[in-house]
Amino acid sequence: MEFHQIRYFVAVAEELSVSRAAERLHVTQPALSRQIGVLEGELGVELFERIRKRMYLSEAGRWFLPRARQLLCDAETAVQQVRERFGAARLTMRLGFLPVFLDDLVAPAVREFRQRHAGTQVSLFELPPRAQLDRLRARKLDAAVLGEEPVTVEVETLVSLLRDQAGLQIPEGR
Amino acid sequence: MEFHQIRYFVAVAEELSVSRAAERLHVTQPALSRQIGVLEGELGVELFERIRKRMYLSEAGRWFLPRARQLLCDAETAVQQVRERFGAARLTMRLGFLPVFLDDLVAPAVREFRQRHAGTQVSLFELPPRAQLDRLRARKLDAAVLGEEPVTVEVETLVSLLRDQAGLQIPEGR
DNA sequence: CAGAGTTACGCCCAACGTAATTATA
DNA sequence: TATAATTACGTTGGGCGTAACTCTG
Repeated sequence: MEFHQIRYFVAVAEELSVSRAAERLHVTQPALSRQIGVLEGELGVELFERIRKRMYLSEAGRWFLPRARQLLCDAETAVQQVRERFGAARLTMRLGFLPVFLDDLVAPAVREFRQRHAGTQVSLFELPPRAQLDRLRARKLDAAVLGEEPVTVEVETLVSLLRDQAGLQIPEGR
Repeated sequence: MEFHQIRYFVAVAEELSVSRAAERLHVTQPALSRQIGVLEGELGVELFERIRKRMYLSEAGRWFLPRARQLLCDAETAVQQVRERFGAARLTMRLGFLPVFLDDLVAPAVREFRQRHAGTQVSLFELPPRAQLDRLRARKLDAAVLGEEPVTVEVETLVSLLRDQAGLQIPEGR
């Protein structure tokens, strides 16, 4: 059993729908469906009753849900506290973006970034392209996702840029 | 942060030695060393002080250790209880083996098997090859790892056999 | 036939192991 | 020189996404 499976279970339990939970978690429906299956297999217990393509919590699922939430909460708390007590000073990454790119580009990049650079914080600013450029030049943003017509910044590019150092700027040409 | 990293951290913290912990966990020293590093990176905190090739718990490590143990314990308890309360009747897998094969063959196979078939239990019997065959025929064992001279049963074969169904027997020819 | 869940299949990265490197007693 | 930790590097299995399938309203 791994934490991501617990998170997946809680999301599906809350939405009572694999599709909606998948959307919320930014994964595809089949991936989510399979992980739920793997978890149930590992527990040897059905957490949901599937009746006519709908999901309902089973008795076991209802019993497990609060424990699952508790585990996630405890883990998160422990991590937060060890950071606050013993971690280095927090850096803040100020990132401008256009709403269009939020789901496909910004969200995954930010998630990856926060995983890799735990000591940092990310602030997001929804701004039109021109404003982003202005603020980049004025050093009020550390990075920007703009790209007017064809999408020019690949996820991997962004991620590797973010990865290197808070304070990087994406070249203006793109 | 994932559960296996927490387990790794606790093991190293208890042994105060990556080598010994690696042996205990049946992984190699570098693998363990790196995962500890990954965890520290994710927390943004050094859990150990490395002085002159020796490991000592840092202040952060001492603070984190009891939380880590608690997380593992809570997770294990939740899993156990959901199995006991809602799981199907437990099957027992009776597996004969020769000591030679314990580390390389039996241990990983059993671990994988228990992960995949959570509702089952595995009982191990150290027996000489002849006795294993006798008991297989008498249905007192469900599977056996024998192979006198050249090792004849590959790990993957065993795992896939175990995987299919408790109650399988490994063909006698092997 | 539109929508929801599962199964099939191929890809890719994260974790692994082997080998080389560094440092200590 | 033996031992213990880390770094380098190639390999692989688990998780993901796309596509195909099944079932329901």
